[in-house]
Amino acid sequence: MTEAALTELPAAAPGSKSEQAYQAVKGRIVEGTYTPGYRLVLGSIAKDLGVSVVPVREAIRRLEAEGLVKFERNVGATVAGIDPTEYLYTMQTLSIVEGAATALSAPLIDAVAIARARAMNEEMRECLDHFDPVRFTKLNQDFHSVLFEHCPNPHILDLVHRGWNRLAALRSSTFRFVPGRARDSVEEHENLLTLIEIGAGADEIEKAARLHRSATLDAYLRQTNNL
Amino acid sequence: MTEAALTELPAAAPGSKSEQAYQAVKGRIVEGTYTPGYRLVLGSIAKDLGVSVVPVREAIRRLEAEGLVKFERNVGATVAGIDPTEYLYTMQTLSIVEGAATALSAPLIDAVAIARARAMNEEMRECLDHFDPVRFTKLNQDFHSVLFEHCPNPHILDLVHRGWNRLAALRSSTFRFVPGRARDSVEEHENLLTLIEIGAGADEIEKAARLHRSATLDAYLRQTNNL
DNA sequence: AGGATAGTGATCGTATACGATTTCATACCC
DNA sequence: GGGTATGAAATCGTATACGATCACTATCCT
Repeated sequence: MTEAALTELPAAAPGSKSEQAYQAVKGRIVEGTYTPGYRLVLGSIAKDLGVSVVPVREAIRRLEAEGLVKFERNVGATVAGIDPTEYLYTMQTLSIVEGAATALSAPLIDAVAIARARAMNEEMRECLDHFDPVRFTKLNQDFHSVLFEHCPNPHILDLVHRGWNRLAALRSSTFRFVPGRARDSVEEHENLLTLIEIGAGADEIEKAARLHRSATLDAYLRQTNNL
Repeated sequence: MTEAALTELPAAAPGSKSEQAYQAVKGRIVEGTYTPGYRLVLGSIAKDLGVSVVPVREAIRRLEAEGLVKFERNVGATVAGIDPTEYLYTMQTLSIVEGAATALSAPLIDAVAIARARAMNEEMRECLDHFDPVRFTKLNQDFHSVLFEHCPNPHILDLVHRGWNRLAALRSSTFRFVPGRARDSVEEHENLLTLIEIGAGADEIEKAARLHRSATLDAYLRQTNNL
C-alpha cells in the first residue's frame, strides 16, 4: 500500500516487452537514476533490457506523452528537463485535478483511512524536527495517496498520478525542502482531514486541497524570486 | 480559426508516417467514418495508407492513450464504445478542466473575440428555431474554442481538447440533441460572456463554466433515466 | 444430437535489416 | 588562422519477416 499503488489507466499488455521497457525506464526516471538531460538511446536501452528496439521505442513514446521524456526526430530522447515554466504549469494543473480528486474521494474515505493519514501527518511533523526531508517527501506522497485512492473517476485519478510522476522526475534537481513551508503544509493536512471528517461540502474540500498545492507553488516562486 | 486549431501537446514528428497515420485514423474516428465498435486492423490500415504496420501500431497506441481506441493484446483494436459510465467520467473530468481553462483564459480574451463568440451564440439561438442540430453542435464547439484558446497553461488546454475529441468520437451514437437543454445552454453562454466582460473573479467564471457542462450531463442522465 | 477437441486462419508482438537524417570531427581552402 | 566543406559514425524511422496467441470452424466422440 505504501508502495506506489498507481493503478494507471490503459496501458500496454501487462506481460509485454513494451510494458516491461516502459516500467523500467519510467522507474529509473522517477527514482532519479536517469536525471534530467540524460540521453536515452534506443539501442542501448534495448541491449540493456535484453529486448529489441521496437518495444523500447514504444515505451519512450509513452513517456514522452506523459511529459517525462523529450523525443526529437532523428536526434534522440532525453529525460525532460527542469523548465521553471513547465514546473509552474504542472503545479497549476495538479492543483486543479488534485483538488477535484480529493473532493470526489472525500465522502468515500472511512475512519480507518483517516486515522492512517493522520498518523502519517504526525510522523511528518516529527520529520521536521529531525530534519528528514527524504522521509517527509515519502510520507507526503503516501498521505495524499490515501486521500486520492477512492476517487471514483479513473480519468481524474490518472491525471493526478501523471502530475506526481512529473514532479517526482524533476524532484532531484528542482525540489528544495523549505522547512517553513513544510510546517504550514502539515497544518493544512490536518485541516483537510478535519474537513473530511466533519463531512464538509465538496466545494470547501476542493478549495482547501487546491490551496494546499497553490501555497507550495507560491513558496517555490517566492524562493526563486528571492535569489 | 473555425477549423480545429487544436495545437495539441507533444506528438510525433510532423512529417513522419506515424504522425500521418495518427491524424488519418483520429480524423476518421472524430469525423464519424469509423464508428464505435469498428475494427481497426493494423495490416489493413497500413495497406490503406500505404505505410508499414509499425507506424500504424504507434498511432493506434496514441489513440488508445487518449481513450479513442481500445486495444487488446493479440486480438485487435476497436474504436472505443459508448459506455455510459465512461461518458459520465469524461463529462465530469471535462467540466473540471474546462472550467479551469475558461477561468484562466477569461482575463486574456479581448472585446473582439467576445463579440465573435456572442455572434456565434446568437446564431446558435437561430439554429434552435430552424432545428439545425449539426450546425448548432459545430457552433458550440467554436464558441468554446474562443473561450479556451487563450488559456496560458498548455497542459490544461490539452486536457480540454482530449475531452472534446472523446465526445466527438462518441457523438454519432451517444449524443442526442435535446432542444430544451440546448436553449438553456445558449442562455448560459450569454451569462458566461457577461461575466467575462465585466471582469468577474476567476472563481465565479470557473463555477459558471463548470455548471454549464454539469447541466448538460444532468440533462443526459435525466433523459436516459426517463426511458 | 450435443459437447468437446483439434485444426486452420487471422492478427498481433517482436526481432532484424536497411535507408534517411543528424552530428561531430577532420581536412581543406582562403 | 578561421571558416567551410567533406567524410564517417551514430541514431532514429520504417519495412519486412517470423513466431506467438487467439478466435472460429468443422469434425469426432459419446
